[in-house]
Amino acid sequence: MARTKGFDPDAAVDKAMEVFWANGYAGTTPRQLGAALGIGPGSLYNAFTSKHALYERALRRYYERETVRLIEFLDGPGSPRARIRTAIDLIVTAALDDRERRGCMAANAAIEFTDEDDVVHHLVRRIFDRQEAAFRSTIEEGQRAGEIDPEADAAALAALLLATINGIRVLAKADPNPARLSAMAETALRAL
Amino acid sequence: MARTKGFDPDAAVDKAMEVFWANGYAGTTPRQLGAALGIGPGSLYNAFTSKHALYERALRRYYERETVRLIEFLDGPGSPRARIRTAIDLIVTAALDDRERRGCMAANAAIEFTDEDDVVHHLVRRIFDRQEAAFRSTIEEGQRAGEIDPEADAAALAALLLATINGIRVLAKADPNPARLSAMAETALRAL
DNA sequence: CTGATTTTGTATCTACAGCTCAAGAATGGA
DNA sequence: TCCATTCTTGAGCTGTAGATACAAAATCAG
Repeated sequence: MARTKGFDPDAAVDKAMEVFWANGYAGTTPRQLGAALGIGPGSLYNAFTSKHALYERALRRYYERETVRLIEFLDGPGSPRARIRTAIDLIVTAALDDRERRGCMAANAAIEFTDEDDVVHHLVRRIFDRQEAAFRSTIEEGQRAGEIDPEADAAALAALLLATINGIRVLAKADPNPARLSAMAETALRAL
Repeated sequence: MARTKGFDPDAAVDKAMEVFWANGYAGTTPRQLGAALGIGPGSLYNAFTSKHALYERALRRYYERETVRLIEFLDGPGSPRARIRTAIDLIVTAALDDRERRGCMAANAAIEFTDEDDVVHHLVRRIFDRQEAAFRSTIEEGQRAGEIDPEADAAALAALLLATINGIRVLAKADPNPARLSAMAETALRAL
């Protein structure tokens, strides 16, 4: 009854996420997006309404892909302490392997947008809140398991880990120094 | 022998720093700069060559004003441990009082620019390196004074503090939650 | 096949970013 | 006072961002 799309919108959002992640919102033009998704402006705007709307979808996709991956890993099997260590190590490794220096898309969004942009602002908060909550529940699990001091303030420790991973990702942009980044991770873990 | 400038270029760089700090590089237009400095485009370009060149000067000014202030405070009188605590507290307070949500201009620059921009990249690295070095030497002083465990890795602790203050500033952009930010600061200090 | 409907590609629009330029206005030395 | 020089004003240039218009093309129910 009607012509079907010549591309997969879902896969297109993935590609858009990569472009926005690497170049930021202001640093990405509709032409770049069109080139990356392999479609013209007609299709782009017909499918996604506006550059900003596509960015929102890309950031949501980032949450679903990257953040949820971290959360599920922390909620996974094994010793709580070891899970936290591995999660932090994965972030350090990702920062070092990140040849394009994309950093964390949520942190990038936090810096590029003001809180006047409600949609982006709430998405960013959600990403940070979920990460912190995942750290916290894993820490509490570790406390129940006797791996982490039960007297410690789990919320405060989770906040420190959240700050540390964001600090690591920001600093890695300017200077991806393995020794320094590892030291940050190692020392934060020692606080547990 | 020649007409003198109708404005103070040095004061103009200060104002430009404020505008870039609050809006980012891409988010700042020559018209905004002209309005903030009270000069027309002719004077602007006559005095500062290009938007990018003015940004470089603004970022240098940020280093001279903000970073040097932190370093001098850490190098100042009083107990090393107390100096570090106060320095971190000042950063938390500044993040909470920052109604415009400007964050740290160096972190903003690290995220907005890639390392292809050599001048900005080196300025940002210098800011981070100097901050870390100041933390480190204060920690070492604290170790000599017996306030901090002499067996601890001063470089690693300094790296953690650097990551923490950057994490605090990034997270404060999305959610300036006093309890959370204080918890980050407090917990990082406990690692000393 | 037909036709109602949606998608696509090309051309193009408006607005503004980033910058330049020409003409006039200050300046201080001679 | 005149002059060489530098600064200011503001119109306006070039290029592109972000988006739209619209005709042609594809789809599938009947």
